[in-house]
Amino acid sequence: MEKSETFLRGLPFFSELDDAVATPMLKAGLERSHARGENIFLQNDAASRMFIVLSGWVKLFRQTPDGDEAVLALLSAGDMFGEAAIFGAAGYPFSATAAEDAKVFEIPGDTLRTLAKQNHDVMARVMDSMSRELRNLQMQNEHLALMSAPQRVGCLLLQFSAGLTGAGGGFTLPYDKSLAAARLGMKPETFSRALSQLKSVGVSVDGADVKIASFANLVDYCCAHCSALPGECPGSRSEHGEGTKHCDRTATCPGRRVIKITEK
Amino acid sequence: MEKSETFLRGLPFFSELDDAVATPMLKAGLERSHARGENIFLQNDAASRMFIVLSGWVKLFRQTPDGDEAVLALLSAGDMFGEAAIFGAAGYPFSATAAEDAKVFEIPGDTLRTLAKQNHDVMARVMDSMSRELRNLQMQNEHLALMSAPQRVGCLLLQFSAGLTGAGGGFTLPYDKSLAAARLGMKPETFSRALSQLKSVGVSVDGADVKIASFANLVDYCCAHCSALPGECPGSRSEHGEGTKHCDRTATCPGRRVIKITEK
DNA sequence: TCGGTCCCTTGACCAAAATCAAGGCGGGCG
DNA sequence: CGCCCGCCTTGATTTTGGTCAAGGGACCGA
Repeated sequence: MEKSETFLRGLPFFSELDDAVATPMLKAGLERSHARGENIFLQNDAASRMFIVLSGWVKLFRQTPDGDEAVLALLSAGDMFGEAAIFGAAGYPFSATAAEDAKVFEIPGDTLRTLAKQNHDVMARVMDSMSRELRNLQMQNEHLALMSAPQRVGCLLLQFSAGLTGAGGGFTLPYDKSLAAARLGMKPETFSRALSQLKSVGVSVDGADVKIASFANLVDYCCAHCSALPGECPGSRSEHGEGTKHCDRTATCPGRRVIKITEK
Repeated sequence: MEKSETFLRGLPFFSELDDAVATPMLKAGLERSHARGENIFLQNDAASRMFIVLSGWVKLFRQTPDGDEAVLALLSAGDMFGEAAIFGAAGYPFSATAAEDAKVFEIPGDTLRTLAKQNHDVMARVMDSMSRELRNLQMQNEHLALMSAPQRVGCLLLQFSAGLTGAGGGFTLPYDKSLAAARLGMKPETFSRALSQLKSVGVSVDGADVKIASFANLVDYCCAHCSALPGECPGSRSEHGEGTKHCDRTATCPGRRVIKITEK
């Protein structure tokens, strides 16, 4: 068993499937490398395959007739994409390219459809993934509509630092700042300026290295404007103890969960 | 068979299901009326039911700790919601309220899950609906990120006029302007001003009555900044002949479909 | 009929982000 | 080594949309 197969079997998608289904799916699949900037597929292409990122970064985006592009997601190891298009009617609703050198695992749509018909769990896993995507897009919409540029940047930084423990910490940005800017729906200049504005809440930046003095401070700055609960927020860290919680605003926001809506 | 059952059976969701499945689903369901402003469920509620709008308008939205709200969708007769949450792990990722007096049909999650396990088609129909929702959210994201306020408003008007034939036409806004504004991620004042800016492309407004002199003009104004193809754009009208196409930019946009991406 | 409320519009002003333009830094390559 | 190119930053300016405030008009209930 090669190492990427081990990796794939460890993902929630496969680990909860019977070997009887998982094995043929992995057998039918194909590993492929893409250099930075290479296209994996284009918007409106016939949806023939589902993908799982093995390494690197993949950008999903839509491009308008006049050349602008909207970045829908940046995916890294373990993320799945294209599965909705396999089960929907039309082609891929977005283009995919390697944002950094990337390896992806491709599973033919036919295989997936056939197995899904045989085994209810496959369908369930795919739906699970789609409902996660829905949630992410809904959050992204909310962010675009309600949060300022520095707040969105702060939120992204918290997501990057989700694995860190302690009251503060540092990490290195995994991809270009201009890409991050596009991902957040802003221009590179705005991203740059937003970063410097975050200095006042304890964020210091040197090149691609970011240091956050206090996660709690940054959470205060960003998360009051976002409706995500700890569970749905990728920047969340509710699993850790004291002073290390992102977006766990049950504490900081008394009104949390008790959504008051004027009846009538 | 009451009239709402007839209506439901006519929807794509039911019409493509066996009676053996459709009938118990309709039997298990329940029709309920909600007055304008009434909540149907709140964000984070346990996802116990799936809904189909029978009449009126339903608003799906997310509310932040500091009181702002982001409108994810406004749904009318035939639209489905809450189905993703039934099959996902967590609660509803948004709140739902009646934006205008509304009747909805509720199907218990248990029923849905049970039938979906028995019949593969049920699952397929749900996935179909989810992939449509994904596409809509992706488009909404793109619009928020790339289009100006007047362009977004123009796009909405085109969607409302999707049923109209001819080179131009008029219609009445189905819900409040301030609601439309929220749906588009802008303030009521901005919406109002955007409408008046659209005068220059042949849109005239009197109260809730809107007249569009030339759909083609409005399409030119809006659709160049949107990546939707006729099929995915609700404002599209590719099924009609000459001069009545919305968003069918295969004609107006030569670069259409030929997405040029600099390799490397 | 008279208020009153809600929704919408308009104007003046302000803040945020895009745009335009210039320059710096670093990495890769000749 | 030195040059060039891509990426990032910074400054000046413009544009866009948000904010605040005032007023009009339709609808509703007393």
